[in-house]
Amino acid sequence: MKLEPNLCKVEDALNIIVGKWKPIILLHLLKEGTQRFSELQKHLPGITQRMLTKQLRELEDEEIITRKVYAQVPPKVEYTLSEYGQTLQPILEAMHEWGTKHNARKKKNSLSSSFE
Amino acid sequence: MKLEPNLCKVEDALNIIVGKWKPIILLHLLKEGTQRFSELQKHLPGITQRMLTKQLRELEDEEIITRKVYAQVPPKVEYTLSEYGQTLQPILEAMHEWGTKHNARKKKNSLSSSFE
DNA sequence: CTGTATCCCAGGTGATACTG
DNA sequence: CAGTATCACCTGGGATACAG
Repeated sequence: MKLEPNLCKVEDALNIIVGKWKPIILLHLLKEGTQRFSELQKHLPGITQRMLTKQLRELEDEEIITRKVYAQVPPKVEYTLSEYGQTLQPILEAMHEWGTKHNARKKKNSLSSSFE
Repeated sequence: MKLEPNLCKVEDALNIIVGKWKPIILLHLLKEGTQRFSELQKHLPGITQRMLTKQLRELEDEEIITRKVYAQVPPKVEYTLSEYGQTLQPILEAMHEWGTKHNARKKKNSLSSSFE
């Protein structure tokens, strides 16, 4: 298989899902389904409100997730992987699987070197 | 399928392949096989020497690619996807496929809106 | 609860020039 | 050919405070 000249443009598309938190957010939505803002935050140790909001907005702009606001007090907002977002499943699954294996490998490799 | 608690750590692993140029570089090495520095540069419109060097070093540090230097003048350096790097194939393929489809979709969507 | 508005810093990235 | 060195910029991302 030869590389298409449009490969360069693929990079563009990829930037959509390679924010610092995007893969994890998407992975959560994929696995857990619809999630509230606070639920996502709870499951993403270390992310700030600002960042979570920002990443979600970007994903929403790309029509990868959908945002449902309940007009009530206190507010309630749910995020769901859109139909189009579902098409990311192969990538997300592959990432998850590889990431898990990679961590296992790294742990094994570091058995002999325990510094600091 | 439930999310493992180690999902958070997967993020770490993902950072290895989500540099601005890394997916494209890896895609090239995967598809084209061994490539020289200059070949990679030629195929990556816009990347600077500095960046290419840096990205390659990082990938090398992660043992995803191997670097073979020929002791000769002029210098010749070849980069190849390592055996371990091959395990990224599923992700890379998935990314390439999705990226291509995404571009097609985007083009279609922008047919009706021609502003600016 | 679910955000938005500011401020701020570190690191990523580019341009250019130089070297083995 | 295949880098390294240096400078300078800019964006991503964090902390904090405030708001509907």
